[in-house]
Amino acid sequence: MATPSETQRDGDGADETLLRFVERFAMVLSGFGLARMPARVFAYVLADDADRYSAAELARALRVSPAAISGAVRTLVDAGLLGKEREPGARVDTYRIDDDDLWATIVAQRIDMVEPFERIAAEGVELLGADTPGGRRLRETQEFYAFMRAKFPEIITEWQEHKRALFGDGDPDHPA
Amino acid sequence: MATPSETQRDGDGADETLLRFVERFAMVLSGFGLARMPARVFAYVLADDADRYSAAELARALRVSPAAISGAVRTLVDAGLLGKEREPGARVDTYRIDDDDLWATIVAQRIDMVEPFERIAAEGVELLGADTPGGRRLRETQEFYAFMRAKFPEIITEWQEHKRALFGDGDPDHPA
DNA sequence: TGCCAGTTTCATTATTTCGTGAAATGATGA
DNA sequence: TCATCATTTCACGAAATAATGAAACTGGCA
Repeated sequence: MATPSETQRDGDGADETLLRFVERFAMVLSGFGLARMPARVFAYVLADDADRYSAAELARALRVSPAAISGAVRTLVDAGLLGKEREPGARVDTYRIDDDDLWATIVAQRIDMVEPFERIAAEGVELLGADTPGGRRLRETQEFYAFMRAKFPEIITEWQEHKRALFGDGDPDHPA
Repeated sequence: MATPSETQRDGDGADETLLRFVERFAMVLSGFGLARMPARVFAYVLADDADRYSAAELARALRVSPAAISGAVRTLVDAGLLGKEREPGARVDTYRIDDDDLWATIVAQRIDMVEPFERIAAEGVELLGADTPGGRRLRETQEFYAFMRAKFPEIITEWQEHKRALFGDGDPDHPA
């Protein structure tokens, strides 16, 4: 268990075992629509212990080019998965996970992704007429997505309750 | 409204307007992880009025090669989105949407897609230890996906109830 | 003003994905 | 058995995507 590599940090990258894990996690995440490099960065920031990273640190740790990090962190910040901050007095920006309600945030974002479905389905109903077989199928599709959109906030609330029940009311990072 | 193209069918493809709609619908669907060609086929079968299509008909209607259809319909059949049938006495297989509970089926399939997340997160907790910041974040991740997985069947049930309330108890394709 | 570390942009390269044509396969009916 | 038509498989070319190196740019400091 206590192989040297297990604690090896800095130098030319993070712990080998961790990196392997990050790669596989990123693979799973990319199945959910997140691009490869952002997925890596997200997985790493989620799994590694520090809670702030500069772009240069991420590049070193993941052994990828600073250029790749540049694009990836922008994607993640735009998506709201990563926060960009400047430590008082520091010369560089740092990135961190907006920890408190990570998954609630992610679900909340999915809400907006449902809208295009609703819109295109509605358009189809109009195009085809509500009295055609195709129109009826699209009507059902439209209703389904409307239903899902309405359901999301409820799911978020329930998750938050569930989380409190599991981890307690305090800071989830420091359970009693 | 009553342009000639609106009823033009057969020949070298389906109605132009419909095809454009199908393309855009497919675009939206592909944002949800469905590959391009399967998305096109699915969108077309959903929107067009006939309820059975041979592979050759799909190829002609969508103006793509039979080879492309071959791959696409297999994907869709494997995914449970399309049923493959043989009309009694016919010489070819036909494909149709398994209409009754289309969206319930799709949601049900998403359940299995959640499992890899749970698994990789659990693995991460074990790797990092539950007492590290990273381990705690992954623990929350794991719990979130477990929660979602448990939630799905409930969502499906509620959708089915909602649908009944909207369209009545009868055949949704032929509401009273 | 000029330098330095860090970051971003851009063009290029490598990889992957997508869809086609053509040949192989399979099934039907003469 | 052979001929015909639909479907599937496979290898190829085109297009999209991912990641890099190198150059340009930024803010802070001497």
